Amino acid sequence: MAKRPNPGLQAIADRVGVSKMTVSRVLRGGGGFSAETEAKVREAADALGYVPNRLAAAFGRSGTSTLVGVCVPRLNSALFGSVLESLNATLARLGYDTMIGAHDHLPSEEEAWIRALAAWKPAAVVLTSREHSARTLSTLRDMSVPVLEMWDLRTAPIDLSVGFSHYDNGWEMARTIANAGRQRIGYIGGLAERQTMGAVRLNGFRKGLDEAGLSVFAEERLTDRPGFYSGYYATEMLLARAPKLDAIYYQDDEMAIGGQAYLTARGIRVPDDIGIAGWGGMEAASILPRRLTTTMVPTTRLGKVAAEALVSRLRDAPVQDVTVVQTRLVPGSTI
Amino acid sequence: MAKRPNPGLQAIADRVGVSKMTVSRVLRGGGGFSAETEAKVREAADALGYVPNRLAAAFGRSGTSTLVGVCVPRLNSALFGSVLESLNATLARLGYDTMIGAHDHLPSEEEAWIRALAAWKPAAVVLTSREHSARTLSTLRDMSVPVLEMWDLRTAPIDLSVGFSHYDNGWEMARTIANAGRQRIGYIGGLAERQTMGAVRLNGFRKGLDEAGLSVFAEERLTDRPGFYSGYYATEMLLARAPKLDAIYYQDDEMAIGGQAYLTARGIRVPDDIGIAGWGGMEAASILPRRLTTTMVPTTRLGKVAAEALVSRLRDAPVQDVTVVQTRLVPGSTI
DNA sequence: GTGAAAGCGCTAACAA
DNA sequence: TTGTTAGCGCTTTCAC
Repeated sequence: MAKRPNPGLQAIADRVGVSKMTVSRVLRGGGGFSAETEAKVREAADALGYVPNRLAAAFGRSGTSTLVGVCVPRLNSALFGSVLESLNATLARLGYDTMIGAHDHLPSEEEAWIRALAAWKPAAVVLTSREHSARTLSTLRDMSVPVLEMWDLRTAPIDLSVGFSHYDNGWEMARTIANAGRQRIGYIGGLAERQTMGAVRLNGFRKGLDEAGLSVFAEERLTDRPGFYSGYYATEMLLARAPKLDAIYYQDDEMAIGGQAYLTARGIRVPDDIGIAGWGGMEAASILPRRLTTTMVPTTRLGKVAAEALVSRLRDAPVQDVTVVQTRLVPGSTI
Repeated sequence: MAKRPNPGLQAIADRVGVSKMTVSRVLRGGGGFSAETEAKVREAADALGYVPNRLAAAFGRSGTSTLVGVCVPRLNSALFGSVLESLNATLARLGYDTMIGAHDHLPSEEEAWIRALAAWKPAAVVLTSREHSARTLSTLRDMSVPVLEMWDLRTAPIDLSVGFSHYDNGWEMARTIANAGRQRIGYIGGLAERQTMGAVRLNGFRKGLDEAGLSVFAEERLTDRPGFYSGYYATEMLLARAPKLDAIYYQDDEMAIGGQAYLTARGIRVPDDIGIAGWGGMEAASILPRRLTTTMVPTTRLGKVAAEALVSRLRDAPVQDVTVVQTRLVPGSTI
């Protein structure tokens, strides 16, 4: 078959005997052509192995781009991985392509990424960070495309927001732990020097304890990343300083699982001697001897809802500016 | 400040009093301009807040694109997440942008993704699948850009290959388990109906056992995905059928950790009553009571090496077609 | 229902 | 060292 490597609209037009404008209309499915023409064009496109050139389309007149930029803290995170998986799958199903970035909880990284992204004139942007730099905001303004802030809920989003309140998550867990009669309560978290949502949950947690007449008795905030092993040794360090703790709230389930492993190794019983609670509802917790007290985060739904909201906005369909995706505190039996 | 939202080369050229061609040359840093001109152009670009239009650049003449397409099995995988994190970070540092896709071990998904990608005329493509469909291969040919196959090592890659031999990983673990004197050896894996690398490791494993005069005594190959909990219940199911097993090789560490949890819950001692081995070298294993016998996969290095190899190829620098990234069998103490 | 013409911002090729 | 010209493939606008 003597086909050129990259047949364009013109190639199809020539074959069918119409103008490339007609071919363009058919292929985008707007209307304004006869059924007969459509059939012939589609057949020719198939036969020629036509691949649309999105570069040209997006370049010519912006607004026709199907490119969405998504920036998450890290690409190797259990929770964000799920969100991204679902977000990307949904966007792909709806005809959009995803360009990614990672900011590692550093506003400066997000800023650098978004400037690189802007060069591609994307149709929309999805962000997950706690704070944006002034320059990030100004670049976003200049881009003038839909922006979706995900993960933490914004009451006054740049444009759209899908998520839940991390503050409330922390508050709610504080009440649960306090109601269980725990008195000397510790906190363990990681990445203390970055702008993480864990810190927001801690604020809510403090507030919740405060309302119950309690406070965080001791805390271990590592500069290391949250993870299984950091949960393990942070528990060791915290208990060395504050042996009489009767509960620990962890930044996430991985840390809590690591903590559980330490406690088990030391013969400290959960929840008899000490209660533990995590956050995230991660799969790893499914194998603990007792069901972990934690907050389930519906990562898959979050990604899907975010993608759908964004696409609705792109198609000028009605959308809520702020969409809450409910988390659920699972009582478990470790508190 | 009365600046247009999107100043182009012409805006800079006007401000400096040169032609936009000169501006283009300066900004791409090739050479062919005076130091004085360069300074003025850079200053003007800064002042105007110039954002290059990569769409236009890539569109005009392909070959100037900085877009790299990367397709992994899933975006929410501990191992691939790390690879992607490192790959993306390295590409970003070298000035490339990443468009992602997920194929979920389905050649048809990879095919659909690559056709969508082709529309963006990327500079290069990174693949991680075990098999490509005929149409995927033909699309790749038409794209005529560098292709890097990652994860599993290809002896005859389409273009470049970076990775290690999953087959050898399985073989090596078989020898280790056999040498430890284990006789009745089981295997547990997931996603049995998909084209995963786990199946390749199993083939190597069988071969290794065979060479030691052994074979897989019993196996549990789930249709479910590998994970902590599937490892837990697969172990239960397998031992119900074959109670006398004295070792189990798991598709990955998460399954092995789940298995360990089941064994602990049943009072079955590791490695006294039964030995276990995993694969991947995942962080979660760090909290097990004994160091897990497993194969460490250097995910971060893999991503970095892959990105660098690809960029070398893009810059017409010399590169090896096939680069081995060594895995390491960690004996541990669970076998 | 269909076509012709203009132009998006950039870069390769060639000219000065 | 710098400038001019042409054109990438598509979509919008306007005409028929």
